[in-house]
Amino acid sequence: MPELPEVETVKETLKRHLIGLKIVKVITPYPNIIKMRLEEFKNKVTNQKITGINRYGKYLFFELEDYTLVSHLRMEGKYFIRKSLGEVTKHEHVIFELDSGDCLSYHDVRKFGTMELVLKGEEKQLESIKKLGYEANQSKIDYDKLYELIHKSTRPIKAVLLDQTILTGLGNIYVDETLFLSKIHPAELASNLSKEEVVTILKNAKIVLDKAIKLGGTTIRTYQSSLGVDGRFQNELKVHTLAGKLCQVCNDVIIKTKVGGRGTYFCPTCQKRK
DNA sequence: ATCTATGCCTGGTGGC
DNA sequence: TGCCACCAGGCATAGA
Repeated sequence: MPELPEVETVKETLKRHLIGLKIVKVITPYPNIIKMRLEEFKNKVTNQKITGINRYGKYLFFELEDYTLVSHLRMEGKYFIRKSLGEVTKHEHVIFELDSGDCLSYHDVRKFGTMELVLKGEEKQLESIKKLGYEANQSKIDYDKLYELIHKSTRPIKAVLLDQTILTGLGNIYVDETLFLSKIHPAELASNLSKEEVVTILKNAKIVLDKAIKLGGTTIRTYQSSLGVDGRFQNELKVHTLAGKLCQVCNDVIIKTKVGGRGTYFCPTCQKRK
């Protein structure tokens, strides 16, 4: 599941291949990925040059000459670059043919991903983008403001950290890792946390994300490697996916539970509830 | 404000 | 081996 580090990696990889290329044709074997009128999407995108690629939280922005293509990979979305438009495989849903002859192909087993198009510069007016909170890896973190936001919540801290309107970029993997490093129980109510603890969590979130970006993200639950999604952070995981294994810090057994409806891994000794 | 349920989806898993 | 119910989960939306 691509979270901020995976999307960042994809962005950097795509940039190296796509900047300056023009989209000459769009093929949509499964058009439901596109969240607007299909013909309009195709007409507007065709003949547009890719001028840049940006990211905010888990969203990718393909900058075109007149529009911005907003893409979210959700659970299993991946981009591939193919050398030519050959046979379309099972999970390829949107294919952009480029003037170089290469094709940018969007692949998504679960079909949860989304694409939409807005006029250039208007992406921040999309409801989904407008409401996003601070990026969890940004260098200047307003601890006072975030503490205020987090502390007033009566939800489990894990649910708060997954809430993209408060902090954006963290998903299930990195929240589990962040809380482990912070020695905080995922089900602890956010309102029970001291300012010091919240600051620790925020600092650890950044540490985890920065390290994951450096390693090219985490590859789990993916069935094949893809462009930019073949990271090495899975070797650094301390709790996520490690139920039954021993905690590296205290040797207790890591357990899996559910918090806020999500599969959650933690160490019951290192991460005690208050 | 927050919770739960539902929908979007398919592949993997466990039970028989 | 095959069939099937069930689960994973980011996000939107609806209703409690």
